[in-house]
Amino acid sequence: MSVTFKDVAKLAGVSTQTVSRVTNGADNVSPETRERVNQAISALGYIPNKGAQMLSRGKSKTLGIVSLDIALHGVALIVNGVRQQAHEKGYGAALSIVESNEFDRIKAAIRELASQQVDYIVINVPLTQEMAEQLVEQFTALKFMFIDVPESSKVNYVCAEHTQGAKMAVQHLIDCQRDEYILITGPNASTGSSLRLESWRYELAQHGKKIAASYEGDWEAKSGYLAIRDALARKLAFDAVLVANDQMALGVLCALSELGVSVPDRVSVVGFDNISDSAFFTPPLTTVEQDFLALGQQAVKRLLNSTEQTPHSYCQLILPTRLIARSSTSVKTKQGENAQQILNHLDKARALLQSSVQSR
Amino acid sequence: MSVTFKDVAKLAGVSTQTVSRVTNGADNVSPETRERVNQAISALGYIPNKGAQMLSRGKSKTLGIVSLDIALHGVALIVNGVRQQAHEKGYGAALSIVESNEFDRIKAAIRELASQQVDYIVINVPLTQEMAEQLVEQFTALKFMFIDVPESSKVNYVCAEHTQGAKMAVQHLIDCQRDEYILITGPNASTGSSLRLESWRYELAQHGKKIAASYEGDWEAKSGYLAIRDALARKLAFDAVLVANDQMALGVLCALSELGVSVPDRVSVVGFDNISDSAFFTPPLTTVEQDFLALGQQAVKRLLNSTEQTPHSYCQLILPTRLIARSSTSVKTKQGENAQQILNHLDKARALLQSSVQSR
DNA sequence: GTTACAAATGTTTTCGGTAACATTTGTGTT
DNA sequence: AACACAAATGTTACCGAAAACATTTGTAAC
Repeated sequence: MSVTFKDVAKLAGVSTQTVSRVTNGADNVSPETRERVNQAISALGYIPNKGAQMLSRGKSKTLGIVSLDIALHGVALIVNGVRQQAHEKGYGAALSIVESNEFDRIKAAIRELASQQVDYIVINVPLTQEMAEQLVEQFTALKFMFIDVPESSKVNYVCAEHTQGAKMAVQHLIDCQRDEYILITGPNASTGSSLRLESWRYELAQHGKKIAASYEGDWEAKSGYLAIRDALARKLAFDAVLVANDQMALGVLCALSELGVSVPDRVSVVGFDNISDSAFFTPPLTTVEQDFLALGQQAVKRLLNSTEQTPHSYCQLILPTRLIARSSTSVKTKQGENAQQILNHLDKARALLQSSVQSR
Repeated sequence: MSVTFKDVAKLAGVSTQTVSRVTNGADNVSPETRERVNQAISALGYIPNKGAQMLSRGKSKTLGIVSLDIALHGVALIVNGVRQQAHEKGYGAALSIVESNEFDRIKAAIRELASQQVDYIVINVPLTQEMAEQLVEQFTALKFMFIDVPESSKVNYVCAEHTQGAKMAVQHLIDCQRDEYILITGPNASTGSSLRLESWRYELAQHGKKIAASYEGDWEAKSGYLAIRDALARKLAFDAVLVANDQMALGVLCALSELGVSVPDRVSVVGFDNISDSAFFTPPLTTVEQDFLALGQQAVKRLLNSTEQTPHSYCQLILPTRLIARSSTSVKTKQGENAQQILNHLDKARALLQSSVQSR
């Protein structure tokens, strides 16, 4: 059927073991033999059989990723980070996607990866602390790294600084003299979203600010849009919106703009993530940056390092977030001058148009 | 080390072959034996070794995907479609990502997948016709399906109706009485982008319309933004922008809005893709929809079917695109009333705000 | 010219599962 | 009772590569 060592060996006039030595870069092969074997390999178009390699080597130099749907931008970036770092360390990456964080699905995905003899597993799915610990106990042959999982002293994890990031968002809005807040979270199952919500609530309470309403979204722009439409239909009073990601914030901006509510003046909006699009929203979105790529990279780096460390010491890394202030937030000005402001803005824009343009 | 058939067989008091029969669901095993084996399997936490299975079975029931970076939204959706359909047909999916469409990288990726004994390969990377045909010739043991590759009678492919979609976009702008166009494409290497550009040019020429400028973007919002900043800085005259994807169109909208150019009145903008966000841009974006998910699904469906067909008949499927008209395009009104329009809009919006809100 | 030893290469066994073939057991038929 | 035959189970060989071990060859040392 396919070309194997035997064929290569026959053509090169050597034993299969010599072929193996060449492909694995052993040093005890004479240059001429090596050359002859390499020629035979390319002449026949030999491709190694990974199954056979796995079987005889026992290990696969592969890292498994269990992840949510990669259609979510942040998730895709994390997976990219993981793949990239794995590749850098000489590991392959096998990806298994689960549609929900149902425990059985996740276990099945892990088994699937384990059957491919992966040495390490990165879990990029929101899990409870208990679930994470249980997985580590059940699959003792595997080394785990969890991304964005609640703190636990018994598992490896890397996590973004959700709490601190959410706090900065609130602090910023308070600095903008905002008093009445609408909160829009991601799905409740998401750890990151929960942490942000908790932090928003705590900080707002600390400052005695009012929460006009709280909505659960699905990370998509539409859910942000619908939340604000609802809030406006119910004539809720609010002058600030805290949103758990940038895409939902886009929906928020759209709903506010449609109904003539000026942003940032009457209502200020803060997102989360700082996706590349958010600088180009109307108005450009104030948001909290988190580095998804680094999250994935660090997960792998720490996971591979963890082997070298003393046993029963776990990696617990928290990556920083930072506030990116743009035009969707501002200190309140007096009411009723929106129209004038727009005209002013327009004049200014026209002036700008005349002058030269500096790059962003 | 790990639990194997031998361990299970010993615990269950049967031969390894019987264990194999149970795991493969053979019918000639007595219920009691089956039960005993299954208990042993779960008691020991047995996980099959895929490498060994591949080796002895010769085939892997796995489908390989060679794809561009999944951080691009459309790409991620295609990959999702492929995975989902593969899974439905009982196939696993192995993903190999290439950063560029450099031929050697792609070949390496295919070899990587071939070493995992995949039976089929879906190529989701823009290739020339020659490259595609060469791959099919070189890797005769594999069955290929190409996504978004130029027409060729010698390979399987599925493709979106780029040409027709681009034509509809132009037609729509012409209906809006637009005369001077700016074009913003994706990277030249992209087949889809090239087809759209070609179609735009052809259709505009057909109608005797002027192309004020043409820019090559990178699919990101920023490149659309910079293109328009440049066009305005150079004081180019234009009243329509054709953009090769929605994200770059976002950048276009942002640049126009910043400089006080009214959309859709003074300049109308049409995107491509209809990503879920585009309905929430300011203004909501007129765009050409393509169904990425279906593209991936059909690729797999046709690929698996192709085996059953007569040899040397190739699948050539083109999926429809359709125009989604939103508010970023309109027939021109008289100049000079922008400010008044905005005030009108504002009043209307305030009125809306008072009344009840209907859902989108 | 032996001996000692390293470099180059070959032979055998193994990994874990499955296909092909072999054997045992039980049942119905004549 | 002897036979045919199917169901249930066991035995052996094999997939492709690599580790462990074995052999040959060449060369330096005495």
